[in-house]
Amino acid sequence: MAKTYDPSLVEDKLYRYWEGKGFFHAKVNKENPAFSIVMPPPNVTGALHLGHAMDSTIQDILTRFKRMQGYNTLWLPGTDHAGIATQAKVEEQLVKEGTKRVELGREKFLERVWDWKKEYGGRITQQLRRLGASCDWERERFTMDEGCSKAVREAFVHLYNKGLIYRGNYIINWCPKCHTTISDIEVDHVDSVGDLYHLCYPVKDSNDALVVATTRPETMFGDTAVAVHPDDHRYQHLIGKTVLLPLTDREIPIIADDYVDREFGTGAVKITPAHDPNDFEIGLRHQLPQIVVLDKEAKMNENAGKYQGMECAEARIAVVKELKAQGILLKIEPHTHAVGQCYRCSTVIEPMVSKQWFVKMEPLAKPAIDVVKNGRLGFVPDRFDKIYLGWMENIRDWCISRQLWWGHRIPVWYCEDCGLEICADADPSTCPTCGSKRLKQDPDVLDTWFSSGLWPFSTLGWPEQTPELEQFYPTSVLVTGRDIIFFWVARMIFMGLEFQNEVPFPKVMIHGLVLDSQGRKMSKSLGNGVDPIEVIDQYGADTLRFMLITGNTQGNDLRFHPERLEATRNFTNKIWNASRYVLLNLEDYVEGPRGELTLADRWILSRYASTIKKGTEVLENFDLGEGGRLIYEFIWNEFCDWYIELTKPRLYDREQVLSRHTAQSVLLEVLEGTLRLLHPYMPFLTEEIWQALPVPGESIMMQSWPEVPAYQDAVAEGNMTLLMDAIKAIRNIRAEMKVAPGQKIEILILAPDALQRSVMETGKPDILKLAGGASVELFATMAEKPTQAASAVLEGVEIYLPLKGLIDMDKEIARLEKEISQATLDQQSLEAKLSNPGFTSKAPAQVVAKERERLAGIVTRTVALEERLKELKLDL
RNA sequence: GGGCGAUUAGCUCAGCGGUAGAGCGCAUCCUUCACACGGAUGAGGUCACUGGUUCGAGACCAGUAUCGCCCA
Repeated sequence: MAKTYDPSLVEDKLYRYWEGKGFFHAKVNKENPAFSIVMPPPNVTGALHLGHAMDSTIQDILTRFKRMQGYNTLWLPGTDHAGIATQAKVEEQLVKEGTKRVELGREKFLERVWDWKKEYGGRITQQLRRLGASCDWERERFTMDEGCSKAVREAFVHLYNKGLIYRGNYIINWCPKCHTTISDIEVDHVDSVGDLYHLCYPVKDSNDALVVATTRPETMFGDTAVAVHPDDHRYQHLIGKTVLLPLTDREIPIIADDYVDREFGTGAVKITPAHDPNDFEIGLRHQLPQIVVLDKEAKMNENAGKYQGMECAEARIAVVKELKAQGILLKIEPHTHAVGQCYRCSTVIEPMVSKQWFVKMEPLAKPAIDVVKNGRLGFVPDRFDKIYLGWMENIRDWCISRQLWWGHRIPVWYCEDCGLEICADADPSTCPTCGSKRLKQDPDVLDTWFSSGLWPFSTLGWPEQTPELEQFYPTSVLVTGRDIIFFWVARMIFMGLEFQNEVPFPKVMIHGLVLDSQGRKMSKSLGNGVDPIEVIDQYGADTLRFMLITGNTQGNDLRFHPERLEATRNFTNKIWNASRYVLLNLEDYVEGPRGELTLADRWILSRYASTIKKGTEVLENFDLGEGGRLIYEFIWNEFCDWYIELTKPRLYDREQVLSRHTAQSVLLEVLEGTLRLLHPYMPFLTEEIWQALPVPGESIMMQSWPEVPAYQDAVAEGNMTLLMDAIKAIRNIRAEMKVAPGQKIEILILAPDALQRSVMETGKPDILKLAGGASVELFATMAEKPTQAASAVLEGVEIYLPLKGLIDMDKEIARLEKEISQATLDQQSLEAKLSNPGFTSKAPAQVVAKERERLAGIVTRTVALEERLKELKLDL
């Protein structure tokens, strides 16, 4: 075995072994309870980033944990067709070839996308393998595969027939660059400084004028009213009159609506129902006409008169110039407002009235709200319940049609003869009403999230009633980032309730984002992204996984610091070397009954049992970071720093056959069990080591989860603590007195208490070894304490190190004084606490007793320390 | 404007009613037969601020400040 662990030599080999053996595959099996997770499908266009790495690591840990616990475990992977993103990728490619999507035509274009998907779509799933993801690749799915497409059709037709999908002219978000609608949540609102223009509209048949404030003067050609607040005394007399819309010859009414904010601008706003969501609502309330003034390129259309063909911004400048010339523009003031941008391309979104398909949300949202309120579904951490509910309760109808080619085509046909609208799960060939064969399918495709909303059951075979669906739905937990709670999680919940009558998962575990070291989001434009594959190449997958898991707490963001990778890499090396030690000393090991357990044996077994117990609990509660930290501390601070060191004399002494065998046996048991406990976090390292251990079995990942053994032993833990404290105290003195490391020293221990004395007696060899003792002498009483000696005072035990000539007595006195002052401070604060009647009468008896005990301990120590100081001073 | 989160050692983060912790960094020492990607020892903190609840508050409550995110 090499002295340093090199993950690059083992990871690929082990992954191939696991996959080849079929360990990831879940068969339907009624005997074992099921545990299932569906992977949030990454975009086919995507490359693995650290966010995926974190998300997948969490899922893999849960999956491996449950698999070892004996569940029939399925982690189902897949990818999302990602409509806009993928289409854009292929369009880029076409541009390079000097052609365009429209030139190719729909059919040819789609062929090209499929080709692209076949060639590059598998990249991200290959990358997931590098991470060690134990998902069932035999069940890998794609949102556009045959089964998922069938599910989409079925779902659409069902919702359509139920009246929950409708087509209508409503205000939607139009991305002029992507050339498609996008849903409300795909719009990012970005604060930007703009101008607020005050425009003076003449009131008809009067000398009066109404000053309106607007940020978008260029849309005035679409204005169909001016609105004021009904209670605004400034404008009471104008309500019901009309104004003459400048630059046009139109006359529009002055209406009153509660929506208007009297404080904003002049308290009078122009209403453009076709280009603003709020104006749209007002327009409906007042039956205002909708005049569309922009085309699909966000250029002014024929309704804008001479401004036709101009870009919005261009038109704004021209219009403002004209208004100024006509004396209509009164003033311009700077104004900060949120501008909607496309979440994909950051182009300014144009709200626009357009004929689109929508899902009626209210009836679907209601049950999706109820399940969270009544606890059938909950988020971890639970603060996300509120975020989800807040959104779901204010949800608007969902615009699902997209003007793209890549996606699930809307299963609606129009009869070109009689105009009938046909929605069907199988492509119709004739019109059921007029018998015409001239049917034309709706050209649009569905929002990508429509198909991903069905993911938890479409991947299990729905609409067929498959055995998989029966066994694995509902899934056990969903793991995802908080950025897609609305996009995706919410949709799966109402779709699951609608189509399966059951929540898709009882728990949603939300994790934070991976940020760069300065706390910024990683992005292409900032160039601060970190490629997980490079990290894996450099440090290994286990290191990346463990770092991502232990770097923060549930639901919080994680800053990426390369130093933390090094620290974790060092931990993997520590485990490697501890195992190397065990293995090197196990060469002649044959299983057999143990001899009497030493204090150290009983202690490490007890600590081991606690670690398993806590480590299991914490995983059950999804607190993976805590689990990782727990194992880290156990392995490094207890197993390596103490237990291994304590076994060395026993292992190297081949005469004491039974003692040696016992140490071997305990080392093996603790190491083997700890590896199983750690396996979900560090699958590769644990497997590599486990394979080398003399234990039966094909793979650690198929072993059972460690049961909590009946080793918990408070007495052993207490005694061992005393022994370790004694050793630490001696080491401390040696270091402070600058005793050379090789210098063996005499150690005198005064332990009046028989139990403590016996602990020291049994610990003698350990003290000799770990504290550099030449000899250890024990005393029940000491008539005369050694002079010219340094000392340490524990609770009830005093240690003397006669270091004649080696120590500086002034320094020793100073050291004791420092200890006394510290102890005195502790003592005073405890005394104050215990003399407070409020404390003694109100605090739990157990706490009071504990504090009293502590005080007694400190007092003994202080007294002993002071005595010692007095002796030394006398001696001078 | 509304909501959420963060604020603890130089840095990154745990701790969430009962003795302030870890890793990294820092200082001193040590290459003895698991590991220098290591070992030993140590220094370093009015737990953002102001009130309150409590016998007792980084921890609970109310408010303030700064930073970040989400929604409108």
